[in-house]
Amino acid sequence: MTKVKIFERKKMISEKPRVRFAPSPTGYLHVGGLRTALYNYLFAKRTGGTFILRIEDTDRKRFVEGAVENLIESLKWCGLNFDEGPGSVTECGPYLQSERLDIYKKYVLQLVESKNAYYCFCNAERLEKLREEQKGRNEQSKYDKHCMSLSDDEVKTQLDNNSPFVIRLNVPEAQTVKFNDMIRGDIEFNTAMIDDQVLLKSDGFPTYHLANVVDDHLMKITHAIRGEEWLSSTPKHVLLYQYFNWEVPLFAHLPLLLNPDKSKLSKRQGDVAVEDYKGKGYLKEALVNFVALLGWTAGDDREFYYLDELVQAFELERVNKSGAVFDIKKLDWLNAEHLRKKSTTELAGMLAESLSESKYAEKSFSTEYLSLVVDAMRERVSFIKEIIENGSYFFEEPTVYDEATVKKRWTAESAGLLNEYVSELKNSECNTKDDFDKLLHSLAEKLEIKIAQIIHPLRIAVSGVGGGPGVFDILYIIGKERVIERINRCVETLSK
RNA sequence: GGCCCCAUCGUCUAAUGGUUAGGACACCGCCCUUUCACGGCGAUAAUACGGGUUCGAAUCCCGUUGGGGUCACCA
Repeated sequence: MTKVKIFERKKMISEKPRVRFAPSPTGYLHVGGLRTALYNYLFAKRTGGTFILRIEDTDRKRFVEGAVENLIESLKWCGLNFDEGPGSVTECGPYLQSERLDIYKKYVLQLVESKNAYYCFCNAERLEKLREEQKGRNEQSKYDKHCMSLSDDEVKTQLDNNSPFVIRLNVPEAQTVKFNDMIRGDIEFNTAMIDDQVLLKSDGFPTYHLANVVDDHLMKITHAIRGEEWLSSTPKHVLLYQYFNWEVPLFAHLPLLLNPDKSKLSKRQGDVAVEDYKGKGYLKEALVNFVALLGWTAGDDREFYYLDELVQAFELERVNKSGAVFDIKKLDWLNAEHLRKKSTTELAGMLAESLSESKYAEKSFSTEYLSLVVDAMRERVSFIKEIIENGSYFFEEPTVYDEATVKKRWTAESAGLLNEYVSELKNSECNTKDDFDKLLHSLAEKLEIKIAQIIHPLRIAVSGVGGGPGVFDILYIIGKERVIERINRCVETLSK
């Protein structure tokens, strides 16, 4: 026995790390889950290890149609491809726990055999009553091991009668369970505080605790990297490893992602699903970059990373202990940063897609046109859709003119000056941005006015608003004919 | 409430006994500029509190306070 253990330990150390992201399929990928998945992925890729996706679907009451597919899709969208997982055919599979029921049964029976687990036939009423009594006495609610004293014959009779049962972990009375956490160091619990956890439910499904330990062992997981919410149930898992006589993996409990009020990040206080952020127009690069920085830094001042760069820099040892507030403002900033680094071609494609979902869906714009728009607008937005929102004049003629801007920039001479410019335009080629520029400058010189006197009204006329790209960029992009139309319309409207 | 974890600017964080406690986001101001941005420069802003240990503590120890997690036949 001892020999085997030593052999296993040696083998494990020499082997490459095997880590898993083990979500329950609730219907979507939570950003906290994304962070856990990401750290697992980064650690695996950094160390040349294996990243495994295991679906913890042992709660039939919580079954959600399509949840697994959705989860995988979100993971893929973020670029986190797993090496092993649903669909993989390996000696460690299948990777859906609901397909591994026989395995858990086999192992839990082993525990019953060794008296480390026992059958329990108590019904819900008795348990509830027990809990209430304990609560009344201000005690911790814990199962009273009532069924542990059942004789083998009594158990057999109950089983023969098809009585519903669960199998419980036999937790020792008062013993210290110690384990080391890679992030938090040594942690110990007293078993007096630990309940005789149900391992196998009456529907034949395992609970998380059993399935998790059995699978981590069978799938040769070397590092269990998971959220801090699992910290308090870790002693149960350690106990299970001891009872099975299996080597305990290394644990790393990640700090939680928090709401602005510091509670655990939840749906109630904003978006938590990866698909929500995708839907709002966040780039996967930005989301991944941002989430990576929630609880980890390389130790330098760098904040901009692509996924492959994170792989190069990531160290599990540098993960923080304390929870991190999910600060949307910083995400927005990173989104803008990533947006600006993208090629014009890619952004034009994204703009076309965004346009097809907008009120301009019926209109069509050439790639060349959209490329010009993108380059004019990219420094001014954090999201692609903002190009449409803030630059509507690239997609339709302005019909209203921003009141504050008009008040500030439109004077009695404006209409006349714009008319002069129209005349000049009609007699010119204006094939480049520079042509528009030169024409305006020479006009200003001729009329002996400051260029600002005409440039501001011109902006109002072609865009309807006070801000945006350089006027000559706008003029060039929308073209001479439309510039003339817009000036005429504006002059007419504002002269009333 | 029991148990466990955590504690540096509003937020994310750096500083592994010796720093004017650094950076980033946000906010504000200035510069650049025909606008809005981008960019540049600058300002405000933190070691929760109290005890130790030490020549010296954000850093080590203890306590207090605060926050969080967890106490299911959910994960």
